[in-house]
Amino acid sequence: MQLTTNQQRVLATLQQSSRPLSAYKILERLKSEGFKAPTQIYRALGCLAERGLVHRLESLNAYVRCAPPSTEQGVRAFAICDSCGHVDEFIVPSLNRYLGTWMKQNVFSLGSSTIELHGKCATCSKLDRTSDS
Amino acid sequence: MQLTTNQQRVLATLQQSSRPLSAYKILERLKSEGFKAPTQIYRALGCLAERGLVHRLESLNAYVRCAPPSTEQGVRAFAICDSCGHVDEFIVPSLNRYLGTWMKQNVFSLGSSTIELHGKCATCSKLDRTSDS
DNA sequence: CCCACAAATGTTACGTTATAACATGCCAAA
DNA sequence: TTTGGCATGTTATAACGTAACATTTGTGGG
Ligand SMILES: [Zn+2]
Ligand SMILES: [Zn+2]
Ligand SMILES: [Zn+2]
Ligand SMILES: [Zn+2]
Repeated sequence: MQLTTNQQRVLATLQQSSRPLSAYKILERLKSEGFKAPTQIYRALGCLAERGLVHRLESLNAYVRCAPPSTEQGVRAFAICDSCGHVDEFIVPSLNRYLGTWMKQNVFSLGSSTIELHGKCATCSKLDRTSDS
Repeated sequence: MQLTTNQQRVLATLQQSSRPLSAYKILERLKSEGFKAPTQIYRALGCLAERGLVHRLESLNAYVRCAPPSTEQGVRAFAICDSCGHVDEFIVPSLNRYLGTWMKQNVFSLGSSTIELHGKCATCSKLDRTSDS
């Protein structure tokens, strides 16, 4: 199925942003295009998330455009820079294996997983070091 | 430092619960003991979390009593049963090893991490199978 | 004992995030 | 053209979280 106009606009807004946006931030940016209520944003985000085009970052209550979905199999993870907001989405193949071991020992049938790493990206770490005394 | 009365009551409430509780759920249960406003709960939760006695589950906006802190070193993870709410806290010994490829290619100085797995616990999986047609 | 100070607690108000419920408009099949 | 679906719009409210300031409590020095 094609994306609706609203979904396209929400997706474009996320695409253009260098950092995750909360639903209300997206709303602000789309007020000028006629959006008025959070429902409209949440509805679009819901559909986009179902299709894997955006992800919700639980630890930020915010949303990001999916990085070009790789063909790799594994668990999705996000590395989030707390300084600049940059998010790096990647797949952890072997974590799957490790968690697999844990799940066998503990009988747990896995649905979805949330893996969000907070820290500093390379750029921000460098800035820190150069501004050190 | 000793826990204050409020902290003890919040901790006890979490301890007695078989599933994670939101701050407002805790408040409800403690209304009878004189608690009136969310601030009181959040303050207690803040202190308890600093000491590692409770954890916040980002994907649920809820809090759990820390499982007896093991001596193991590593990153904390949670397996959450979406049916019964049971939470199993465990340690991923060396996350770095599993993030291997990504870590090598990406400089990222890790601060805190959120790992929350959703699915079904052993008990609930069994129930499913016995109630199958 | 009494004051001064700090820490904990109480109270009110507000900000942010998310959903429920119902109304309206749009398009395509019968 | 009617009708049924689904996307959209609109209003209201629920759920989660914090800021700011008042009050109490407990402790050590005078
Ligand atoms: Zn993705
Ligand atoms: Zn950065
Ligand atoms: Zn713990
Ligand atoms: Zn269960």
